[in-house]
Amino acid sequence: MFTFSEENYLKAIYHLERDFIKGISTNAIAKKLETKASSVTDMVKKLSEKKLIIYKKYQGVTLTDFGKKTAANIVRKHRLWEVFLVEKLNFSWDEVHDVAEQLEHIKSPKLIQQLDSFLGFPTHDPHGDPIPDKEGNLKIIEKSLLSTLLKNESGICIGVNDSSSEFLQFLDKKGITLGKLITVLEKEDFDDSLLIKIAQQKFSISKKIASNLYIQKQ
Amino acid sequence: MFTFSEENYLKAIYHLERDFIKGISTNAIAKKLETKASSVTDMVKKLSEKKLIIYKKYQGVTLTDFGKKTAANIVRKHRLWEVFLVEKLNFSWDEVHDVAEQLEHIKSPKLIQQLDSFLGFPTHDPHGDPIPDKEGNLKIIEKSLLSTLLKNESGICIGVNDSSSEFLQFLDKKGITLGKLITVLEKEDFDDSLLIKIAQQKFSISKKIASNLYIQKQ
DNA sequence: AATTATATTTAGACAAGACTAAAAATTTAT
DNA sequence: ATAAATTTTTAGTCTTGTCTAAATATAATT
Ligand SMILES: [Mn+2]
Ligand SMILES: [Mn+2]
Ligand SMILES: [Mn+2]
Ligand SMILES: [Mn+2]
Repeated sequence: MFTFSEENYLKAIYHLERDFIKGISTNAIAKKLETKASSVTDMVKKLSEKKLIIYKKYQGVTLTDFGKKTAANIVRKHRLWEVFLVEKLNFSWDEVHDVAEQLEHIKSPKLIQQLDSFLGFPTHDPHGDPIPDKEGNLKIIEKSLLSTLLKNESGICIGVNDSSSEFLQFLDKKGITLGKLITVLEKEDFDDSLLIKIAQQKFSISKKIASNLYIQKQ
Repeated sequence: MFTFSEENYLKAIYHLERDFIKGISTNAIAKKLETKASSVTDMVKKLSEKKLIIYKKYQGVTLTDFGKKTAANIVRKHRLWEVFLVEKLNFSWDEVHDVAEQLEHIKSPKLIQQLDSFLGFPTHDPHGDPIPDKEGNLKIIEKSLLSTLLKNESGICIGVNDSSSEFLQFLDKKGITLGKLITVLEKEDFDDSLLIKIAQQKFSISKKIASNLYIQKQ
């Protein structure tokens, strides 16, 4: 078993590898965890000794298969707990992340197995992110940023790129929730804003919003 | 907010105060937490500075009102989680304690409030122990050890004194569960064993068993 | 009341995880 | 190819929580 801190580093590296392939830099990890590079160097040595990552000085780190599986399991727990909080305890999707950051460290295989079953074996969390299975595999769904859609294209809203409270609350206010159909009516060349239609409503959204929403094209 | 370790010390003192009134000794705490007396002395100074306990050298410690409320809240969380695990996730009553020891440290008032509501505002945990309310108060139920019942007296089984897995599994095996009516048919002077009747079954149990079962006399 | 035994505290050390400041390696720019 | 800028590592310190061994206080015996 690993400490909370070790688990948080693993998870950070796991997420960074999804975004930028291999050789995650010390600074990237430090930035993600809001800590100092020197602290990262220390921890990275520890994780390396435990065979969770490959680390060579000045070369960045890469998760081993063992590390990847361990990290995926933490992400699995995080996302299952997020589903629980929304589905069973009436949390809104912008309130769950911080609590899940704590719950993801609870050690009990039976707990997660039973929670998974209790929730009906969900495949995605409240933000549309896939939940890794017991082996750590996750099925990747074809998705596009709303900002890449062309005029008159449409698709289902299936996830968010930014899951900060502010952004999620903004989406709530606009009535943009997962599962809804969005159609691009106009693209404005000047500022890349979009005029969209969603559930009979028409309004325009900025490029920044559009590049934080994932769409499954129809 | 307090660290896991601080919370564990608080909880230990809280439980010890239920058993032996005031002035909890360093050694008693050390024994309960399976740690060394010198570690207790260190922590006790910290808790005292934080106004959670009253501590005078060589005099033992006593919870302040603040400390009592804080400790009761941890116990509240522990017991609510135990109910959740048994009622919703199909854990048996001998499997929940260790997981609850972890879950009790999750910090989120909303989580506990919603969990309480989700569970239907339970008043007792799976072992028959009362769940403190938000203010830390718990209603004490009149209860007697089965070993104190006289011949031909009977009552409802409402709790356990020892909640180790071994004991709980033994009770399961014998069909002794909370809510069942138990009648004392015979008391054996020689070894203080009891012949009891429970749900049409008659069998004898040792003094040790009888002094770890709480009964509500009828 | 003095002695012995027990309980408690102090002193000093250690591991984990973090930080600052300085040194070394690597990358970028000239 | 050198110099400058950036990244990464090292060295040393700090806090939390633990431990052992030694010192001191309290309690129990004779
Ligand atoms: Mn999250
Ligand atoms: Mn999520
Ligand atoms: Mn328990
Ligand atoms: Mn219990």
